[in-house]
Amino acid sequence: MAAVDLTTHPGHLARRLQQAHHLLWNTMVSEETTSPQFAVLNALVAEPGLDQRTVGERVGLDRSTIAEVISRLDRRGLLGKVRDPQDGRRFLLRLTDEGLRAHRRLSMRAARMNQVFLAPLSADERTAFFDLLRRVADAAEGLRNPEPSGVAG
Amino acid sequence: MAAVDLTTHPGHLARRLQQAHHLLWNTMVSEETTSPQFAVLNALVAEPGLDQRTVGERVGLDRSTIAEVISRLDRRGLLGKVRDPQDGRRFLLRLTDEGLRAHRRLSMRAARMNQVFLAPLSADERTAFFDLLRRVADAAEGLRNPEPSGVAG
DNA sequence: GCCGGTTAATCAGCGCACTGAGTATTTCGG
DNA sequence: CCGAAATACTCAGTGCGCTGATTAACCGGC
Repeated sequence: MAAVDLTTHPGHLARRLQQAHHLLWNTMVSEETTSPQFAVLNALVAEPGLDQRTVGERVGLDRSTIAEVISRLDRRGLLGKVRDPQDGRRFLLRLTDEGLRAHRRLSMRAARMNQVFLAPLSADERTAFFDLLRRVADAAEGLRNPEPSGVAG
Repeated sequence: MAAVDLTTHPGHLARRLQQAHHLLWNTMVSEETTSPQFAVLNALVAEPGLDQRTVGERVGLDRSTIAEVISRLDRRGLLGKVRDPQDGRRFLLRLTDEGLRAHRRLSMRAARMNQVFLAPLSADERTAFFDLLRRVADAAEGLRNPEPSGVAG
């Protein structure tokens, strides 16, 4: 009766999109290294020596999740953790040679996968796709950390 | 060095979008009933008496996940499971009165939440947003179940 | 030097999401 | 009617993602 059309619910679409992506990633990129794990490798290629919390911030993962992801990458020898001598609470993270090789290999495969994933869209539509997703995600993330509401001091 | 820009990776954006949505759902719709749970309630409002597997198909969840979601809704008394007398393998699912009430309440709140979630987009952009997400998700899901490739059989 | 507040990381607990293996039931072929 | 294939569901195992509580380390004030 009063049932709703879920295809007009952005959350439902976002979940389906992510599931579809996960499946494609698994078949076209890697069965061992997941997309969030790749995001962490990528962050450490861009900025070696980051601590755990900051990596989480860069890739959008909370403290608990980033800890698990990093411990898996650590177990597999793709990165190394060392205590920050300046601050004993922190671990400084750095990719190993194998981690760097993995990142290179996965980057190329991920690029190919993205082509397949976005194949149904024209070039203009891809631009719009990125723009719309980014704007909605950014705005919703902004609701979480409300800026002091008054930059005009 | 060779680090990639994750904002051009649809999978990364999809994950961020879903996380942002989850957060907003939690604060604006319900802390007890998740968005996938609502999708199940909605499917059973539209088609009472479905079996577990078919519900999963409708909302896009695999056999294991749908089993857990349904068992939680069952424990909370929002739906009832009865063995299909015609086929002893199936459970027929039906919302309880409380399940129907929950669906009504959540529908209204979800509609309000969607307004907030999509606030950064104009009406035209929302249409484009839905269209682009649907097309990409549909296409990627299609890669999983390859149609017999030749309807003209 | 010590106290209190803050911060980085861990741990416990919940929920979503998948695969692969196993069980019970139905259905189809002989 | 019986055995084999198919089907619905369950269970074990892995991984992402969150919150709340805890622990260890830092940092400011006194």
